[in-house]
Amino acid sequence: MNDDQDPSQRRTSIGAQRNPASQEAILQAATEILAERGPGSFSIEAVAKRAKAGKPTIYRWWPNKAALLLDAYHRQKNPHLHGDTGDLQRDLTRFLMELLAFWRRGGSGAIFRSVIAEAQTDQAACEALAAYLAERRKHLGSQIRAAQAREDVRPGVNPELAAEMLSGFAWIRLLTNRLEISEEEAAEAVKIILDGIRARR
Amino acid sequence: MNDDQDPSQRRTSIGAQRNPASQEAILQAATEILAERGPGSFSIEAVAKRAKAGKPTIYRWWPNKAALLLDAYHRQKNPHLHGDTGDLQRDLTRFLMELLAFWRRGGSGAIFRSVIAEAQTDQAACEALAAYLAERRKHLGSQIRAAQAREDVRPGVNPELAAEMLSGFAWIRLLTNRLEISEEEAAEAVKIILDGIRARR
Amino acid sequence: MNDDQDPSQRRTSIGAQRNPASQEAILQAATEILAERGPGSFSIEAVAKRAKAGKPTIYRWWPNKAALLLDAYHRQKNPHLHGDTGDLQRDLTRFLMELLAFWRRGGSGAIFRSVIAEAQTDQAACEALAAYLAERRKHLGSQIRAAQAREDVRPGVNPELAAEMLSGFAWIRLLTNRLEISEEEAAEAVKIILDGIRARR
Amino acid sequence: MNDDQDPSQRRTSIGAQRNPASQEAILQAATEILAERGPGSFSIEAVAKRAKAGKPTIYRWWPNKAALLLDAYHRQKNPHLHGDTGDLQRDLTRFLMELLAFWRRGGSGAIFRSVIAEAQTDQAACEALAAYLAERRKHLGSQIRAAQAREDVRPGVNPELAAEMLSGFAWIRLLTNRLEISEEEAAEAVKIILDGIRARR
DNA sequence: TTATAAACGAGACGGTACGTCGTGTCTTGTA
DNA sequence: TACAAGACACGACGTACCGTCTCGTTTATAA
Repeated sequence: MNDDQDPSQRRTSIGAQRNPASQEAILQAATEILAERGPGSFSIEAVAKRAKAGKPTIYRWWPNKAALLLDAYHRQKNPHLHGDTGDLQRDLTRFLMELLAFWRRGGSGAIFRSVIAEAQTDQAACEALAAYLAERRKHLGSQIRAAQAREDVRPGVNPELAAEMLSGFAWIRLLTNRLEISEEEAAEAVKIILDGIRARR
Repeated sequence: MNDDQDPSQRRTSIGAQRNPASQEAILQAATEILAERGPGSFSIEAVAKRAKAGKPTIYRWWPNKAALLLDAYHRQKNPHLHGDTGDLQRDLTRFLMELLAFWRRGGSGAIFRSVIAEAQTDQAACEALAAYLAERRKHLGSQIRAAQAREDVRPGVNPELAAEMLSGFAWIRLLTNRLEISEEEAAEAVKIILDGIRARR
Repeated sequence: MNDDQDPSQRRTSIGAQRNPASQEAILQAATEILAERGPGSFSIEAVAKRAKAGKPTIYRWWPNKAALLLDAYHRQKNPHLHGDTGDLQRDLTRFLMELLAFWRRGGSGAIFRSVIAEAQTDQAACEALAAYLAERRKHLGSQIRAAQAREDVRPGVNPELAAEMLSGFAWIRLLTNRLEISEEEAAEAVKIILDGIRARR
Repeated sequence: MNDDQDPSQRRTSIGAQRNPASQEAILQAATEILAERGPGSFSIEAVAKRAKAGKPTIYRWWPNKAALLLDAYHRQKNPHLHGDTGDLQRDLTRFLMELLAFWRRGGSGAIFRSVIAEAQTDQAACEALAAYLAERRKHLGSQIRAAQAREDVRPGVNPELAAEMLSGFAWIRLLTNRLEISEEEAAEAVKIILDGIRARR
């Protein structure tokens, strides 16, 4: 996938246009570094060295570290609520478990943690993250809205707010390094959102 | 607020023991920097300079940046679920709004964002944050458990999981810089946790 | 003498190669600091600040403080035994006086003292100094050897040893801050080496 | 010689007077550090720790690092020109060899190198060193003067200057870490001072 | 006989400098 | 004009010592 090994056949310019091989190698290197050595070892410098790219090439195409991270995160195939089995509890539980599993796998969890961390320092990164989150919230929300349409969800509720609640639970697990979750626990968490905790008398 | 300005009466050692004045000045400086210039400008170097302390003095008492940040965060008076008005919906809504307001106020939100960011990079910081979160989760959870005892909450529910769900919602708002929340929205969020979103037929 | 003051026209990289302007500014700054504030105030940090250079730039090109000092010392025009007036006594006396005068002037004495001091602490510096000294010894020695060739110097003597003797005298004056020397005293010192002190009966 | 091992019987104050055991332990520690780890590892901090003494105790009795070093150097038994065998060449050669051997042995060479290095940085140290050197010069000079009295040395010669010449040779060897010297080389060096290098026709 | 005064160990203090790392900008020569 | 390479100014990192300070303890001497 990356041809870093061959010293004689180095990658170079393909003229006055963006070289996709460089872009690919950079994102690949970023992903690998995150996956292998964790967020603490991630730096533009390290990415450039690993990708055998010049630093300016990176800065030419990504304005800052966060943009590169978000881009790298996007390349990973993000799990969706592809359910609609009719059983909302089961669908959401599966979604939650797949999301955490996705974050555990490869380096995608590390990448996303880095994105969030970077966003706390960098204003632009924060906005990019918020935009990404809004998009995801809308996506998951629309699926809940679909459930609402088929009267699996109460008419009054704000689907995006519910989506945000579920996301928040996932985030807090990611950010405190507690991604392992049993099916029971995931189901229990989903049940809170679906059924609430209030006693009915 | 801080009386560091007096040049003649500088702070010095009080013997072979920790000088509380230094400790205080350092935490104060850390808090002020976060509040005034934001997480991006926070550095041990800046804290030392502002607190008129030597860098080694900081490293002597706090092993890393995250420890200092967490310590500074602890000094802020954290809102609790001091409710028990009998109306759980109202108590939790008030708690949620107070928490976000607390984070908006002063620099405490900036501090906590920095802690979380730091925890993504530094292993030790991550553990410290997880420990702190566990404590908070237990605290909030115990209050939900009390509600369970007086049969306001269903018996099968895991109170700490519910607490984590609420915390996650707050975190995601903090981390994406969306701390402003209306009473209605807060109430709606709490309602999701209390009553769930599932339609009952 | 240095035009570093202009803020808009700062010195920057000239590509993937050493920038001679930086090199020059650094050596200049080092020399000035030694000359103006003495060896005690010399530090890489101070040099970097004065030269408006980054510390890493200094460490990139000079492995340690001593290397920088020796380099700065080399830039000063070192007096040579340019004599050969036929009168060896006069030539050596003049050389000795010029050497001490050279050390008195500007900062070159301070620089060389710093080099020697550094060499006592740092192994690499010691070797560098020894190499430099060997070169100088050989140089001065070869001139004495020339005198030997024209039979001004006894055939049996080791010219480099005599050179070292003269250097040692100069060093001990430098290191104990007694660089002022009268023509008579210099002549007397040289006479010891030329004629010895033993009575002949 | 030092009782650092016994944990229960630590050294403490003996009332309002200087504790000779502390003084001894400090000098001993200083000497050992120089001897074992070299001038680069010498620091007041290290001496205090090794001597199990407090830093103020050191600073109470020695105004600066150089004073401590000089004191430690004085404790070593310095070789003298104890000759007067009638053969000045032999006496001076033996003195020179003993001096270099003395510096090679134990840590005394390292100590003296440190003293000289310190003197290049610290004004007070420089004066102390100059005073010490003057004393030594006078001492060695007076012995040459004695030779002068018995007409082994020419009447016009300044004995102290000759002494300084010999010292300079020794210093330059010490400072460039070339203390090993053969009997022949030493004799040759001494011969330069005794007989000079000028050819006599 | 007691109180004082000074020296002791310990170690924290405000600092300075160290040598390393990463940032984002710049310029080179090559394709 | 994009590229790999890497130098540049900048500034934070965490560490080592500096020389000063105060603590609580110990003990010889003065009152």
